[in-house]
Amino acid sequence: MTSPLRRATPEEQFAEVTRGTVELHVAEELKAKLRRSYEKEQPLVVKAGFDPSRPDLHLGHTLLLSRMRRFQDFGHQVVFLIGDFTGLIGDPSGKNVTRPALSRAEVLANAETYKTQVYKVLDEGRTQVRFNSEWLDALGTEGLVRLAARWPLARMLEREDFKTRFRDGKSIALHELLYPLLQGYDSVALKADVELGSSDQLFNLLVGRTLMRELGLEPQVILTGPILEGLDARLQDGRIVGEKMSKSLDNYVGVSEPPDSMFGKLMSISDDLMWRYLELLSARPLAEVRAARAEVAEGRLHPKDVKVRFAMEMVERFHGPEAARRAAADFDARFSKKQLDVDSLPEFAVPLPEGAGTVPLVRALADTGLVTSTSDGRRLIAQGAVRLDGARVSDVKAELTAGSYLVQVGKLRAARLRVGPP
RNA sequence: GGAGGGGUACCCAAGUGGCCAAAGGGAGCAGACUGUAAAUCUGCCGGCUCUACGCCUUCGUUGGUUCGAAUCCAACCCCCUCCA
Repeated sequence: MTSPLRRATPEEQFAEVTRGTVELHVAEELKAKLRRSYEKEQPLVVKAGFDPSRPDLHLGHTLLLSRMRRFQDFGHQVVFLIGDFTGLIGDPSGKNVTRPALSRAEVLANAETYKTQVYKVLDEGRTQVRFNSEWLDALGTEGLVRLAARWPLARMLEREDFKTRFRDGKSIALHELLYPLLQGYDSVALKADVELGSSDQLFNLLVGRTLMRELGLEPQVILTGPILEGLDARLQDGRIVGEKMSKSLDNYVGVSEPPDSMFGKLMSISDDLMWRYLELLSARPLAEVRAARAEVAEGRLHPKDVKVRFAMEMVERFHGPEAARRAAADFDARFSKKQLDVDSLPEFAVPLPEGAGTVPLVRALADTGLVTSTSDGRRLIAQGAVRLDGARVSDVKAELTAGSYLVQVGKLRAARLRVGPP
């Protein structure tokens, strides 16, 4: 049996593994590493670090995971590094405020939930999970001081984020300055050949490369990928503009999200953003995506059909083909045909008030949580958002007699109410 | 340690004695439109026993001045910036 390391030539591996890369430091070194690995049948150590402060992986993270997977498929050793120690600091990257440090217990709990999600993309049997507390705990104060001694402040302030905060007189805590250094030390400890990251990680990754060289190790090659824009990104002046996908901005699709919600969120992106997502996330060849785009431009293909296909591909990746089919069908019924799945509606018992034959509709809505208060209910009725058994309610003071009702509030809230004696 | 600035509804942010349940923006919700949970337009966006110039709660906290306070005074708590 041939080793997986011999399945593809170094040249083929190089092409696959650098697909969609934003920056590569340094191409020649990577080629040399791949060649050597091929000749000696020695896997490369490929490292990617993950911040455990966000235990929910989203689609944005999968860009990185997919690249890891490609290395994996060529037989290289992938290290999924959980920054449990550096998580205590919280990478200041991207934010211009100091992040609160996580407690050790929080970090560990988050790391656990991470693991269960990663294997939707990575091959579990060939993934090495490591925690950087392993070596950073052992480093000790002396080691930390020695490490810090290798790095001038001016060089640390080259990092864009630090530079602007320093210039604007914003606070930078000392421990934040240590973050890139510690992340760099991870590469030293692992003797990484390659480190993957998103492009906003570039500075940290380069610190690792420099540290390795200074400590007499063969420096790691750095591959950075693009950052995925969030669901709310828009086309502006011919370019996709928007914040990156992130949990805190609530513009993300989580990998363990239910199929329906995943599908719906992907259907809600703008047509322009759809092309970007196809390019970055879809497993389909780029040529196919371009062809579809041309057809849409010529009016021969409906953008919705492209979007449905894409949304199904994503749901299938994380939930399987059956779930993808069902999500698409549900979406079509619910939004395109505006049908309600009457059977799966929640049911609420609404008691009639003592000695009364009727209960105010607003009361029933508020008590069942369909609206937040009776005032809210009144407003919604006035706006024509409330339907009883399919018919729009226009009277704010409507009363319900005993019986069973199908109630809808807007498009997304619906329930069955059973009104009866207490 | 010293000087200054600030804490307003989910978030940002106006308001500096009555016309303030409190401008504006964002988020959210609804309606219209749509292939869409997009875009756009419109409306709503503290609660209540509500067709109201009604009642209650709310502008960091606690007291006070006043017929009346988010707005004035006092004390306290918290945040930020500058200087050292």
